[in-house]
Amino acid sequence: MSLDPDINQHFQDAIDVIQQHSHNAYYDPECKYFETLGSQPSSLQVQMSYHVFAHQSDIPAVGYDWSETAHSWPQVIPDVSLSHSVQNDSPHFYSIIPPQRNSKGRKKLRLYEYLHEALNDPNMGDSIQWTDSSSGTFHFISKNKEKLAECWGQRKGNRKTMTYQKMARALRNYSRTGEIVKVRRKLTYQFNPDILHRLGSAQVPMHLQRPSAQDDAHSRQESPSEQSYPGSVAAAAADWHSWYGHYQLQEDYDLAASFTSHSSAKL
DNA sequence: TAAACAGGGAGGTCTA
DNA sequence: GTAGACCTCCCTGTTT
Repeated sequence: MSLDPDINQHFQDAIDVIQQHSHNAYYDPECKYFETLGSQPSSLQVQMSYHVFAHQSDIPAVGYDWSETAHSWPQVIPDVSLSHSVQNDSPHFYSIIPPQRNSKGRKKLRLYEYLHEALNDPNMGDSIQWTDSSSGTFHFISKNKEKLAECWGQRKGNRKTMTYQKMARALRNYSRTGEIVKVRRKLTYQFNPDILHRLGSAQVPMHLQRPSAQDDAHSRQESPSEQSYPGSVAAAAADWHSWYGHYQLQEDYDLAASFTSHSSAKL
């Protein structure tokens, strides 16, 4: 059995990603670590506000057929010009600071933000874990998912105990906006790439985030349960590859900025 | 059969 | 005060 020689490198890349996440040391153990994003040091806020759009590796490598949520982003998917020829081998970094909050600011912590925090907190690893951090896929640990839900409820100051069922209900509501979608696998969900970027997961250097098409196929091969996701995964993936692959041009950036504003306005 | 999932709908809290 | 966003809560039915 021979392995792709690049696998070791990608495996190392994955470890680097995990390590980078673990360096987001703004969490306290237990539920005490939960500080609202808005209360973070300004330097951290800036860091977490930046987006890095560059290459097809930013798309979900496995999992959801995002074309199914295209209706949520009508101004993005169908109208993006794909006629550009991308000749730029050097990665282009466009920093997008989405208007996540206006001058007065929304300060309420949102569920997906909380989940992202938990995902990056090693202390919560027994409750929630990344399935594939590069694609934003994560899953709850069945044994401790209720604990995570309780922490969420406490964080929100709910009178009644939050349960996984209720938290999952809120997660399903995200399906309408496309912020988080359900993956056809038990207890598994997937962040919208844009949300993922916004939350800071895309701060990985590009050389660590560029799986080849071969790797992409490989990752799918490793996830047979997700291959059967409704719709044409291949076609959708191609669409997303096209979109992200051409997302290095200024007009695309402008379009994305417009989209980001739109999606943020919905938040 | 149990657990997980999906979705309707009423209601509460907060912000603009 | 009001509308809308974002859950929260409860419920029933379906799927795995």
